[in-house]
Amino acid sequence: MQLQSLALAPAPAPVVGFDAESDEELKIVGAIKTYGRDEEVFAEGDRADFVYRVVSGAVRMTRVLADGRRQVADFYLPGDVFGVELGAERTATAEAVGEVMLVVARRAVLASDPAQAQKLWRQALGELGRCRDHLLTVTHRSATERVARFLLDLGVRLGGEAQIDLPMSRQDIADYLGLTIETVSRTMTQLQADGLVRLSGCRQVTFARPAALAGLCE
Amino acid sequence: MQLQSLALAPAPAPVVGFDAESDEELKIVGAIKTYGRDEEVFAEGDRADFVYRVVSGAVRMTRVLADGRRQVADFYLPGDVFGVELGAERTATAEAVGEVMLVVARRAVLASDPAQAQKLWRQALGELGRCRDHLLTVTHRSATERVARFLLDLGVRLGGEAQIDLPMSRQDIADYLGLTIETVSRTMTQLQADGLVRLSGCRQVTFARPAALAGLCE
DNA sequence: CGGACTTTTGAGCCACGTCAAGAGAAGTGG
DNA sequence: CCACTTCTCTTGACGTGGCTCAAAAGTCCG
Repeated sequence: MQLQSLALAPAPAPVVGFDAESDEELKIVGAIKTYGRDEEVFAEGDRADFVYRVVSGAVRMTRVLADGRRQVADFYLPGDVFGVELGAERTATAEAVGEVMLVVARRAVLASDPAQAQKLWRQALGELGRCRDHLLTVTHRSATERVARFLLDLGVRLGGEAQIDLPMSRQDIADYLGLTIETVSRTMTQLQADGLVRLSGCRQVTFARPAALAGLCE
Repeated sequence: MQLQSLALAPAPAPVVGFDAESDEELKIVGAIKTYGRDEEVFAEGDRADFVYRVVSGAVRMTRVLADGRRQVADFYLPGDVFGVELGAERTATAEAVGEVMLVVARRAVLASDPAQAQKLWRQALGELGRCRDHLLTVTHRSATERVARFLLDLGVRLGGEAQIDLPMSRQDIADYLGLTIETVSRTMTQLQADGLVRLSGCRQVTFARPAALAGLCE
């Protein structure tokens, strides 16, 4: 079964920016860089001179609270653009989840081209939409709903196959969903016990009954 | 005491958009419109042709889940601009919290002026930042922390006086903070019992010990 | 004053967090 | 290839913060 058909998000509204224009991707041409596991791409407070596109691997955007608790604001997967900021400074830290390959481009170069600038703008607004969806998920849903949603979303974003390799640890998932690592682990175990997914090693997830899994998300 | 000095958010980073430019506000010139309590300004799915600036009163942006639960994504107060969207359609509903006066402008008019368009862009990215902050607050903080933060933030945004009139109901606050109305109410009662705030009627809040209140937020 | 709505308060329960220990998995060096 | 360390994940037992259900008390307006 194609997972795509179970996508949680409604079909994207026709994008018309300011003047309705080609929907083609933001072109990022620049150097290829690679990062090792947990290596920082940039840190909160750095100058925000570059934007990035993920070629392979995954990147997490994190912020740390004063008391040490960590919030993973977002994961970026192959094809995703990240690093577009309002101000001159980074407001969050980006780290490689595993081995990552990125394309890097100067923000100024993109901004000088009006067409590209508009795509940057769309990118940012798209991110706002995702952030709001996530907010809704995290504030009003149970642990089971959150994990189910997360797995399905990841499945779609990674290509819609029935089996995915989680790039991130349980701790990353927990910090993203606003849960503890124990709750994430228990929930995954429960989903497997209910026959909704199969786990082969803790990083490989097979969607056994994707429709039922989607049903958990309302 | 000036509440401003206790602002939770770090001082806004120097804004340099694409080309560092004047930091003046987005100019919205257009018709003044007024809305009554709970009246819809626009609804999810509407065409997104206009942008708005709040003159007086307050507006809430809401989304409703399939099961009827409601998420208040944001409140807009006097001076705030809202209604900037990525797509052609509204992704959330905006309603007047009480009596509201708004300035309305066609989005197309703003967008045709590059300088204004850039301010629209900044506006959107600013909102993204707020959304992320809120996400962090809601996922990792206790009910007390959330309410304290909410009250202080509102205090600053409403002008930094030591006393504020809440424009919104307990239910609105609960839906914003991802809590129940009972928990919000109990928390406010507790804050009063602890001498951190004084409540005169349920809408009027006086910051009795703002520093202590800020202390609850880390 | 009366009715509708909002807020407060109370009692009980449950989902999730905390603390703790064990089981894999993965890397390291001999 | 195996011992050893280290890290991650799972599982269990228990406590608690916030949700649910229910009712009383305020508040607003006609």
